[in-house]
Amino acid sequence: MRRDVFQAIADPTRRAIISLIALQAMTPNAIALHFDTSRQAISKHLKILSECELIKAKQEGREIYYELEIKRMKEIDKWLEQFRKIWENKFSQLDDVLKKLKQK
Amino acid sequence: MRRDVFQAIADPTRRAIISLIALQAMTPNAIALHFDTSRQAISKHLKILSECELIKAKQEGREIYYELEIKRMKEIDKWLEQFRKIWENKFSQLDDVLKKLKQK
DNA sequence: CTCTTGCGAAACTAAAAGGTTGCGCATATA
DNA sequence: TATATGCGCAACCTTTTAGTTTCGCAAGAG
Repeated sequence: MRRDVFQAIADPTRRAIISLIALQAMTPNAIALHFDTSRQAISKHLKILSECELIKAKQEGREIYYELEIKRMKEIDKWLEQFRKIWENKFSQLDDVLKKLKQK
Repeated sequence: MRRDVFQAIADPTRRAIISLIALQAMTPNAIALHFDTSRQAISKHLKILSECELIKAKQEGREIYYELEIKRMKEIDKWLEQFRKIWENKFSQLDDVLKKLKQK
């Protein structure tokens, strides 16, 4: 079963969950209230996110709080790095063009 | 059919295609040579990437060159922005801790 | 102890993903 | 003109995904 960060963030619900718990850790029930699906469906998403280590569970009595593991998000950032170089380069080329236009 | 940038980069083959043509525009056949699948399978990936406007086709005779549309990659970067704030913040908090430790 | 609540796990279903083969068409080459 | 090449598209198959319903268990509340 393929299970990586990119596949994890492919689903819009999972992206929303990530954004939601980025602010504060939440229980599955609390998270599910924000969506139009069942608590079990959310639990499945949480399981996938856990397997990718994008989130971490913290048991508190019978409640389980899930919080974001920010470090995994950096993997995406790392992959983007190669393209950031390209678009920054294109911008600097555009800057050059604009500078030359102003000089005329 | 769901079709957005995040779903597009979920597949490892598509990520590899993106990295490949980031350097220079390539034809489907040339791209397929880099992978262990058929030309048609690559064409399917190219179609998905096109629909997400992550790549752009340029016809040249009977050959079609696909090139990266770097601007769409920025959407991912934009989404990451919210988390970048968090991890930079955590780093700065860590910095504070380290500074205080040094002061002792 | 009994009932409620919060949760994960299993079994099932519909839809989507990712691959294959086969086809037709346009362009290049002999 | 005949043949080879580059490509997209459609049909088909298999596996994965995302959801549902049902269940069982552990932790609080009465």
